[in-house]
Amino acid sequence: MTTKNQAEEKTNSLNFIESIIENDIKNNKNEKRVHTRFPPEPNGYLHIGHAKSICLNFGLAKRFGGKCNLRFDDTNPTKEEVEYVDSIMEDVRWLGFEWDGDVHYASDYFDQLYLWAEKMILDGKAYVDDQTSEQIASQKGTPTVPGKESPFRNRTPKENLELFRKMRAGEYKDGEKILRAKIDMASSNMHMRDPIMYRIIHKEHHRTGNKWCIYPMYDFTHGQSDYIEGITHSVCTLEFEVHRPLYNWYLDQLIDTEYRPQQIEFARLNLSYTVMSKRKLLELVQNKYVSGWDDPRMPTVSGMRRRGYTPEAIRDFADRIGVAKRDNVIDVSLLEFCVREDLNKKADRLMAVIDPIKLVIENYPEGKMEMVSVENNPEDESRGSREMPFGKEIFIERSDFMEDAPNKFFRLTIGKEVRLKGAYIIKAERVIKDAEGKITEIQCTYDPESRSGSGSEASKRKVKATIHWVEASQAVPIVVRQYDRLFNHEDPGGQEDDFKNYLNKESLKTLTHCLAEPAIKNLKKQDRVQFQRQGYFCVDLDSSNETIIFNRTVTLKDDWAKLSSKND
RNA sequence: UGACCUAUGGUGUAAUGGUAACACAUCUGAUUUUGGUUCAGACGUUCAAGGUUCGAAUCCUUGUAGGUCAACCA
Repeated sequence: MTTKNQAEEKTNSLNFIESIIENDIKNNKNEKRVHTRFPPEPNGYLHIGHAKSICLNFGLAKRFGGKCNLRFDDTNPTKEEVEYVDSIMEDVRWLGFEWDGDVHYASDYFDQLYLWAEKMILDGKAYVDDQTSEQIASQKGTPTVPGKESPFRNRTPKENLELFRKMRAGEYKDGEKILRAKIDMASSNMHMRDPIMYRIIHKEHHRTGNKWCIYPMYDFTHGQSDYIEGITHSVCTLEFEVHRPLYNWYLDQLIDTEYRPQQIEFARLNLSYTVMSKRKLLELVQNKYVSGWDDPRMPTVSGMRRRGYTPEAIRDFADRIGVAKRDNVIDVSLLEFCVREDLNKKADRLMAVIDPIKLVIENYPEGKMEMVSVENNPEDESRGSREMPFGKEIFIERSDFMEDAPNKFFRLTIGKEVRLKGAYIIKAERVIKDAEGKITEIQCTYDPESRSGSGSEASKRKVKATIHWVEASQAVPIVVRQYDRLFNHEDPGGQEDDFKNYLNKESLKTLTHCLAEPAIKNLKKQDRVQFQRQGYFCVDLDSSNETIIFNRTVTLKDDWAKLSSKND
């Protein structure tokens, strides 16, 4: 019912970009074509904000029966690397999208772009400027004060062409000359004050090698690249809004077809308790605050993948947050909700004790061992069940026992009963402590008639709680990495002081004395499971045959934790 | 003291001149061999002031608040 309504709502209510496209189709714009593109610069790893953009662009194409390109915006060889190209392609595919045709590169269009630059020179729309970047900046004015024209602004087309060709031929050093568009130094839009089209960079490019020593700027590249690829709707984030007049201006100078790509801007994603800027993420990596771009605490696609998030959950998240033009901060709990919802259906249950305490069942026969049957996923019967060994000595979670328990504590305490999931009902009789008073062992009795699924009266008895456990002799040691939010401030990047001051020092706890049931050995790297009553975990890449390492993807919702922390 | 953009519950997003709704979060309760899941319910919203209109979140005016723009970055 709910899902049906949601599905209906989805088809009926459009976001503002979908409305524009629907309207364009109605008006036969571009022969009703819809062609989008995802245009990352290969200078860093993709993060959840890019995932929003990817879902948007590929989603738009899918919804309107169009196409979506992947295009690398690689116009600056000083920042870009193949490593990033590869990781971006992997991430896009992992998220579940396939681009139309081959991968595109802005650098594929360098020849055409160069020709267009010469055309603009010939048309008197562009000129070579000999000034330093400082001089040019000083003439630029401010948003409220108009700029001054360059002394080189009125060179003849012939002279400009000659100089530009020399720039290309490598006759000048970096920064010695640049090519500028001749627009309006008094424009209220700073981007229209004779923007730079080409600069000299003597650096090998990851695709074009040493063919070029001049490289086009973003503004002189993006719209034309869209045009060349037949893009109809060029979706980007809000900070490019002021670039739109320039985007259109270049196209006006260079083409006169009816077809024209249209730039549309939307608000980028902000997530609470993390940072999203490439610069800040890079800083975390370079200064080793995290283990790398794919550290499970990072909001990067590779980090989330390693953490155990699913592409389905991320796509669902992107759907739920919507698309609009106002600044937003999405509560990270929505992302966590999407992950739990997906994993609840998919992840098999397993028992693992993170902080074990020994429990001995006094009246259980010495040396006896039996197998009990446990369902793999109560949400999905088809996942079947498995056998778990049970015996006289087991381990349970230290937090599942309390000597002086408050009323609201439903778990094990002296004189009270709990059920061991899939096995028997036990009653705590006494504890053994060490010299410091720390409990080292809990001694219990069990009700032999209460075995799960035996059908006996005793097996149907209601007890306050059911807890997880592992049999001592066959327990498998595992390592668990408990991840928490990387920052302890909702908006670490928006504060006056350094965002690193808000790093959560407890964002990673590595626990090395955990124990799991034998079935844990069947898991492969990256497999996702639910550790009963605790959370979702996945097998980390660092695992070996000797040591299985688990990353905590997300905890289960925990009303008891909420309750007990409130009483503190 | 410029141009452009934005303003709906705690957080997001709908409502396209006609009953302000959906999700997350929060809080109750029921169910439960996971204090999970599921189910039922509660809480709480149109930045302000004028105007147009039978009727305004929506249109107009004027404010206010927030954001973006002054890289040979994208």
